Parts: sequence; C-alpha cells; structure tokens
Amino acid sequence: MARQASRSRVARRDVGDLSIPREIADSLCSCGGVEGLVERLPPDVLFLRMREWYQACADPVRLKILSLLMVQPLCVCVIKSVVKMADSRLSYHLTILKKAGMIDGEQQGYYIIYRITPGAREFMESELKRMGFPCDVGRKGIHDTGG
Amino acid sequence: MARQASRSRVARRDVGDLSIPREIADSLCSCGGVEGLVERLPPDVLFLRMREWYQACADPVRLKILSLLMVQPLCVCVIKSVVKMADSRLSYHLTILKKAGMIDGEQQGYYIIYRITPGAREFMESELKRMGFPCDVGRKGIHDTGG
DNA sequence: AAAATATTTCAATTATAATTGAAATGTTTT
DNA sequence: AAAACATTTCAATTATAATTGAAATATTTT
Repeated sequence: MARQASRSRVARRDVGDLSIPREIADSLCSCGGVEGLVERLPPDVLFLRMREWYQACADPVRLKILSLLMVQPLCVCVIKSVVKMADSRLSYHLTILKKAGMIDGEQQGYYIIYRITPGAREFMESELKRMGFPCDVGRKGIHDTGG
Repeated sequence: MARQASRSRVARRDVGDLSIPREIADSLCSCGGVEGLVERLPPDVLFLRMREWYQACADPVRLKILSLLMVQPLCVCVIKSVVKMADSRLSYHLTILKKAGMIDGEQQGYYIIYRITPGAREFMESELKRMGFPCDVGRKGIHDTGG
C-alpha cells in the first residue's frame, strides 16, 4: 500500500498517507510529523484576534490616523483637517479602529477626543521601526526640515 | 473673524481656521499646529507598504500558514493536509503571502517548497510575543502536551 | 510521448469592506 | 427650546477580496 521512494532528484517518502519530498519528510518526522506540526501551532482563536488587528491596520487612512494620534490625542475635526475627507467616511474609519481596540474616544463638550491605546502605540512604534522609519513619531522637534 | 473662547467647560481656541478644544489646541500649538503634525508623519508611501503587509496578514488561514512555515519549510501538500482546503483556495492564499514578500516558494521536482522570509519570521515572532503566545513556534520540543 | 502527480491559473460567483449623502444624535450656546 | 456645532448612524451603492470548480502548467515516471 505504501509508495516506494524512487531514485529521482527529489525522493519521496510516506508520512501518514502523504507522499512528500524526502528533505521535508525527514525534518517533519523529527517534529512529530504533521501531527507534531499542528500541536505547536497557536490556537485558531489567536489567529482570529490577530486578523482583526491587522484588518484594522490594513488601510493607509487608518495607519495615518494612528500615526497622528501617536503625536497627541486629537478631536475628529483636527484629524479631519489632516486627512481631508467626508465626516462620515472618517467616522467609519475611526469606528473600525475603535472596535479593534486601537483607539478610544472620550466626549468633551462638543468634541470627541480620540487617543491611541497603549497596545496600538506599542505596535506602531515597533512597526515603524521595522519599516525603517525613525521611531520617534510622537516625539517633538526631531523631524525639522531644516530648510 | 476669529471666534472667541467662551467660559464653557471646554473652551475653544483658533488654530488656523479650526476652532478646537483648548486642551488640544495648546499641545497642538507646541507641535507647530496642524502643519507641524503633518510634518512629523511618515510619508504616504510607507502607509501603502504597511497596508500591503497587514492586508496579507488579515486572514486566519494565512496566519496559520505563516506559523506553519515558522516550524520548517513545507511543500503545498503538507500545508494542505493541515489547513484542509481546496488546492485552488490554498494556492490563492499562498500567492497573496508571496506577493507580500512574506513567503517564497522554490520548485523541487514535483513539489514547491515554501518557506517564510526572514522579515515575516521576525514580524511573526514579535507579534506572537505581543499576543501573549510563547514566542517559540518553530523551536522544537516545547509544546509537549505531556499527555 | 502518454500517464501520473503537484500546483497554479482562470472565469464566474459570492461575500465583505469602503464610500457617499442624507438624516439622526448629542452637546452647547443663545 | 430653538439654533448651532461636532460627530455618528443609516441605507444605498460601489469596489475589493475570497471561494469554487474546471482547465492549464510543470515536473516526473513509465
């Protein structure tokens, strides 16, 4: 029933009912096979939480809003004056960021002041660094254009 | 023409042609106003690049594939045996990860062996840590269920 | 060169997300 | 309590992403 390894460039080997390349099979076996692979995976619920977060980040407008709020808390009207879009559209994006737990808003009189959450700030700092952008968004007097 | 601050709970103040809460206005002024805010923002092109990355991550199947590939390089058929879906669907997700630069695939005989890129590995390690999942996916013999 | 295997590509469909403009809500001022 | 302001919500539309099954490609074996 089991297939036999042949003398081809990439010999195959059986792991469970799978016939796969030898190289892969060997290290897979020392991982406990497919079963062992699955065992060391994070639980699906974690992937769902992560996905929510990245989905919220997967939009340039929202990333810009997050960057803005790293500088300081802002009311919607100031954010709007930077991102320049219809109120309802901006509100839509703010809601998504809020639902994802990346920002929260507090009403103050007429205004709603949004601020970035600690988790989102940490994330953005780490990500901007990874992207090779000086990690000092939100710190003052660093990006002088010097012109 | 300029509005006057009133004695309400949240006094307003003019910054450019914007009338905004005092608290915000004050720190905004010391940032160079809206203009200063904009200046210390990353360039839009960065947000676009980031967005591509997060978009690729914004799916639980793809996150699972990335986690799998952190353990070791794998051919499509092994990945398939874990994620259990139609070939074409899996291929679609692999293509997205590849286009985002998170994985790459090398043909070996019958098979295409996918591996996670260094950048994606670094990202996933940092993210799994942030999510509170032990950062050792890909290291051997840690998640023994002990059963 | 035909048969077999692994994987991708394609076109059609379905599902999800984003945009838009109008109306609604909540707060403050008069 | 009406007028004014900031923001959100809603319903309709448009745009984008995911899924599906069939056909195509690439490699290997016979």
